[in-house]
Amino acid sequence: MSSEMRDTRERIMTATWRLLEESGGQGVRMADVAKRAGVSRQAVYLHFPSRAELLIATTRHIDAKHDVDGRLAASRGACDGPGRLDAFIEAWGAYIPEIHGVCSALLAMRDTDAAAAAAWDDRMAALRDGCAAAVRDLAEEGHLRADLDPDSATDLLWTLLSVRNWEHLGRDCGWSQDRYVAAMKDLARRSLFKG
Amino acid sequence: MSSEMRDTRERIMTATWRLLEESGGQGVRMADVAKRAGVSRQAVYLHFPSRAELLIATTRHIDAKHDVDGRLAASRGACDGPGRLDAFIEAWGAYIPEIHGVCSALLAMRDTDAAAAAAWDDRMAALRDGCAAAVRDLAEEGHLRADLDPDSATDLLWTLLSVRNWEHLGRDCGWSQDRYVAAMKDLARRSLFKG
DNA sequence: CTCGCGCTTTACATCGTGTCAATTGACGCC
DNA sequence: GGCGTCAATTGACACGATGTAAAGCGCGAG
Repeated sequence: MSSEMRDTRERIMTATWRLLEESGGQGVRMADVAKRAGVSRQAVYLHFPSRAELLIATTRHIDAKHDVDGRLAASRGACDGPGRLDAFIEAWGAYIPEIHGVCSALLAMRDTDAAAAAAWDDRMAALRDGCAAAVRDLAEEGHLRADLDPDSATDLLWTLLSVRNWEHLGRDCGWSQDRYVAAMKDLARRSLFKG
Repeated sequence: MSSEMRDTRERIMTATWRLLEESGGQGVRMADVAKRAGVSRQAVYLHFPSRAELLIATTRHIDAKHDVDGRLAASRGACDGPGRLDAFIEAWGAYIPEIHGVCSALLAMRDTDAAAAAAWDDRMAALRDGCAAAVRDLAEEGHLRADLDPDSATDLLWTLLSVRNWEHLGRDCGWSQDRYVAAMKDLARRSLFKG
């Protein structure tokens, strides 16, 4: 039955996800995934041609389950530009912890695997789009610093919100999630706002 | 002769350095290093017990050649706190490109090799010390935001100046080195300064 | 009953790291 | 001049992870 097959495929992705979540994204081998999913190592290769593709598919799977696009888009519902920026940062900040394991594994492959690099860049391009939209709102309402063009402002916000910065503040500085979000909102305001 | 041996050791580290510089930190194998240094692969293991140790030693070697500590310390010569902060950011910013190849390789091993992780953390701790010193100067002269304790301010500055952010702005956003330094100075002022 | 198909099992190729042992060759010393 | 020392070479090999290949098993559908 085809649903059996889809079931196995999903079980493998879920196993990947959980394992990466538990390990923080490191040291998860194909054999580990297989064992956790309750299938043979070869069965994994029956559904995904390579480790990179497995990670990429898992990322998309999580995205779909969590409705990322919906959540990020919802952040655009706030009434004014500054409110939308805050909502965007909150939505993204809440999302990072959920995908961090897979992100971390994908990032580790970025250097060696072209497909992984492309998938990652694609993801980051989506985040940048969100940043650009937030910046555009600010600019339209006259909140953006006069000496900052929209592209530069987008680059800055994009950089501030990078997964690496979340890792650094959380893991290396020991900041809580709430503190991270609050700091990012504050930092974004200070670096982008007029006055 | 012992100087012969030191010579080989240095040649290996220099080869490592150059190769990592050229490749941006990826895809440099022990065999590549050996070939570039003009020795056999085994000779590399005669001088360095593992790839991680080779990278660590190479980092220290570059540090010594470039007198990092001296340059970072010299940034403390500026007359006032804000000037010292700027000088510190300039010194660090000028240093990153020179060590980036090795840093990148070391970072890639951070997840899998405990020694590499420790070496990296050590390096970053040194950077944090510099940040803390800059923040202390600001605080003493009353420039630091009142709602920001020195530790948090240090964490923020430390995060802003991370190698990952340099990579992101340079590689992913296409910013020039000068633009990076200027933006970091601006960002640091905006996020740490009173008023 | 038997065919198709998802999955298992076993075996193997590849690549990079790291280890081991035998050998070479230059240098200083008695 | 012979000798030991020691850096370096050579070639072989173990290991762990990814990925490939092929034969076989079990179960449901026709």
